[in-house]
Amino acid sequence: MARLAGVSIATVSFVVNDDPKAKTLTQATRDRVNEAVRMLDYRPNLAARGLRTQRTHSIAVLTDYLTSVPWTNSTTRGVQERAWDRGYLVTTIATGGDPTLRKGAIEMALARQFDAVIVTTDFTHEVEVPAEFDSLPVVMLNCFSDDDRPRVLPGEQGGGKAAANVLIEAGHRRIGFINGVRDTYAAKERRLGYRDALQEAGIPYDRTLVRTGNFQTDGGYEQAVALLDRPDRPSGIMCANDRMAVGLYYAAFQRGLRIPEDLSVVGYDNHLELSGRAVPAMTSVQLPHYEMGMAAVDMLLDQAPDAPRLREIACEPVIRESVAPPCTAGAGTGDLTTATPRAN
Amino acid sequence: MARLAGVSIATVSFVVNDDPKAKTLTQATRDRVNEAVRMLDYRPNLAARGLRTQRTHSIAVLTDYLTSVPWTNSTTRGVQERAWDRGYLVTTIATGGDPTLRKGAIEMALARQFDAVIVTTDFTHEVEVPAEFDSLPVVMLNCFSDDDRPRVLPGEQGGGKAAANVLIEAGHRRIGFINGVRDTYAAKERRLGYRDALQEAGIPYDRTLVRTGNFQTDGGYEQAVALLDRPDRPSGIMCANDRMAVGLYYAAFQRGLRIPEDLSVVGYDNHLELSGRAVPAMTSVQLPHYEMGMAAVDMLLDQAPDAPRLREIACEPVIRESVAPPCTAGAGTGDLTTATPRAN
DNA sequence: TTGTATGCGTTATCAC
DNA sequence: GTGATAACGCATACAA
Repeated sequence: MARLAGVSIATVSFVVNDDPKAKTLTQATRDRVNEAVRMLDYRPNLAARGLRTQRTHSIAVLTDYLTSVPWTNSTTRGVQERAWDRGYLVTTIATGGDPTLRKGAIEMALARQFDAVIVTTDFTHEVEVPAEFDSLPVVMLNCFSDDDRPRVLPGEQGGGKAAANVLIEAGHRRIGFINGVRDTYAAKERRLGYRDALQEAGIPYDRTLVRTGNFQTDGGYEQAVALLDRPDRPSGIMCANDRMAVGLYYAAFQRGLRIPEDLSVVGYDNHLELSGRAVPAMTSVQLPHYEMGMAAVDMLLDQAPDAPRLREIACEPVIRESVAPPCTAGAGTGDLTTATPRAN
Repeated sequence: MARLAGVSIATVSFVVNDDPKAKTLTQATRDRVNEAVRMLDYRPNLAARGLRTQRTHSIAVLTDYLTSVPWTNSTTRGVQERAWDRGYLVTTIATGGDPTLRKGAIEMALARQFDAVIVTTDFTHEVEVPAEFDSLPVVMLNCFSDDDRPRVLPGEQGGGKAAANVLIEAGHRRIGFINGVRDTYAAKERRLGYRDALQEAGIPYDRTLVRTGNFQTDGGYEQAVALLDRPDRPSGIMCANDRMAVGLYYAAFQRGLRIPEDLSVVGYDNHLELSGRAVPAMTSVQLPHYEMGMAAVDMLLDQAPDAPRLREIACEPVIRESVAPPCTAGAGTGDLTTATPRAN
């Protein structure tokens, strides 16, 4: 060991941890230790340390599916980076929804002496947290439990409102909404936001303008058709996700409607492969996956008894080229209330 | 401890590990131990065990970027599932390309006593493996080092050949190729495959039919224009990725060419959001990310001294609707050599 | 058939 | 100012 090399003893512990007691050491011995450390390129064995201190400085992320949704990575990145900054290592365990695997994952997490657990999901929904975790700090990331555990969620209502406001501020008054599947957290909240925005702008809520899609391109297309083929079609439409907005693009093009001249469109999710690359590039609302990941770690590590048990992170619109002022009967209005541009 | 509870001693160790020596125990004592285990819901402390046995049964995955490329997740999933099956837990460490972070990640990995390391990247390229890892088994996943470490790679040459063969088997003889950026592993290998396929089919290699794109939609569009505006335009075109193939779709539509009636298209990557949802759905080549992940774990854990140091996993085409027999001068040929359908 | 003792690499409590 | 030494929770060689 380094002890033999440096000809000293567990003084090593003081200096490698720069313990307050290390201050009481001769500069000489400290140097001697550091030298030895470098010579043997010694690294403290964190397993042993964990055994002794009962803190492993590692946290587990329990997720059901590791799907192909691209933003899973943003979440993970947020969690890892913040954890890293705070001296923690994170291990992601995907259970694939299989109950057996899930059971195994839980055993594993417990046996491995993680200090804390983050439970997370691809899309916001309720999740049952196994009782075995009651001994550990847990925070829910993008999901929630029925027993009010600490959780971080996207501010979907605000996001829905922001999406509608992009259109309202561009001058639109007849605004359609193609929503996602009905009993989804996202769909419910986004609709509330849409309603709020209209209300604040003094625009009456017309329920025939809000349609229920399926979060897929084809459903977006179908609902778009229903909206666009009305004699009094809306001048702007927001969709509850980018995939449906792509369906809306198809339907619009098919009818010879130009975006944004004849129809303004706002998507949701800021799915770069879609909204970012659409022609014209689509204004969309960004879910704060990265920030949510960081917030979850902070919440986990700072868990004060009286801290708020819910942290909502705002969803901000990213402005591209799919929104313009409405053209009242053929010609543009020349209205300059376009929303301000923004980095993508 | 469980020992006190069961009124026995380190016999516990035998039964929880079902050691051969556990066979020599009375059924009674074994029952007693198991009972106690259940009562206290005891779990062996894996950190302590690792300390004792010098094997933590955990492997680290070192990756540079956790980008938004959707298939990162497939790779991770392959690694995790196979590792899990073999009793290992995997921790992914993303360094984000930052050298400082990278250095820290290496220290971390070493200090945490991982048994082995997988180094991986988003797209196939050479990577420098830090000397610190020389003490650990390492396998390269989707990347390679200059010192011939064990590695698993996608069979890109075979993939390129397969893509070209889809067109050849449909009856095409003039086949364009929009390749990706030139000095990329993927671009080089795929072109070789393209060349092989033509050669075997006895089709002369026409260098003016192979164009260098940039792996992006716009580049695909540009090169497609160059190919489609020739008087002797090819009847089928393969692209080195799906994004460029989308650009090709645009260019074709713009010229009133129908896919697949007037032009057959084959993509690459099987990027579901693109090839899977294009209209018409695009035939593409699937990279075996999931299988590669599993193979990497196997290679790591079975490392025999004389084992092959390279494992290539085949890239298979997934057939959709973008390929048909060429129409010779206006009308279809009626040729029935269409490739067989396949699950997506 | 079962119990005892020792060490894995740390940290922490005391002596010196 | 610094060095012994006892845990932490386990595995294992050896004694009983």
